[in-house]
Amino acid sequence: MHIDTQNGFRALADPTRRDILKRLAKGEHTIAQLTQHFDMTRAAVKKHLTVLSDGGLITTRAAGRERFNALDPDGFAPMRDWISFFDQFWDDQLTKLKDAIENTSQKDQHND
Amino acid sequence: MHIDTQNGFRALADPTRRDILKRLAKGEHTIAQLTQHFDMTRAAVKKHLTVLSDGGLITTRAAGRERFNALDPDGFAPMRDWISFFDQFWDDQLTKLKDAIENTSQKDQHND
DNA sequence: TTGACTGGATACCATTTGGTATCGTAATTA
DNA sequence: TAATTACGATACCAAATGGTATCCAGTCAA
Repeated sequence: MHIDTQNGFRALADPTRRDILKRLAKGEHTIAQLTQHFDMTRAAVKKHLTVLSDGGLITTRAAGRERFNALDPDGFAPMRDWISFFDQFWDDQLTKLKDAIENTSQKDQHND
Repeated sequence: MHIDTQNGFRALADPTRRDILKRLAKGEHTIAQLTQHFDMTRAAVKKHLTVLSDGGLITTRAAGRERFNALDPDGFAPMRDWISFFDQFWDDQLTKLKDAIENTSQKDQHND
């Protein structure tokens, strides 16, 4: 299972791609527009966009000779869900901590 | 910013490492125990554990000649938070869809 | 219809990555 | 003490990755 998360996690593993996603969060961008913000060629940016597309994190809309890249918010769900699985262990830690505190001091202080 | 998520996202990008995390979710494991479940050498598993440790996702406890590897649930928070930033766009999509539906049919149906 | 501007495709390169094989070291046990 | 077990470290290899340079195909404007 979770084969479908592979391309997604791979897409998120590169800082340039995460930066691209943050920029697309502000609205659609063409490759040329994105390339302005990075110290690399258009071809390199294009490769990153392909990886992001494979991960299901972006979509592309063609208009004339331009191609607008946009976020695909649904694409984040598999990774978010995968990570959320581990929240229960964080909760367990919290519970343990809470138990430890309650066992050391009987006084129940309600400060924030 | 978000330099601290780099090692974490990198750690999650490999299916073997995600599998290791799932197994550690069931409890501590030594390298030898983990290696039994994978078709690779102990050295390869060790490398994965190093990457996971760099990502802050696991901790190691030494006991005699054994070293028990365990989840570090806190380590998932940076990635979970980073991804959660994009939840707002998923909500926006829902809002747009909701608006579109309400504009096309005046009748307000309250089915679930 | 030229030209100029958008972007895709590919060949190529250096580095990183996932893996093995091998050796060394500390801890257990016969 | 000697052999075994559990692990770390390192050198090495093939493949994937991030990047460039280059060429090619549409599309728009003069």
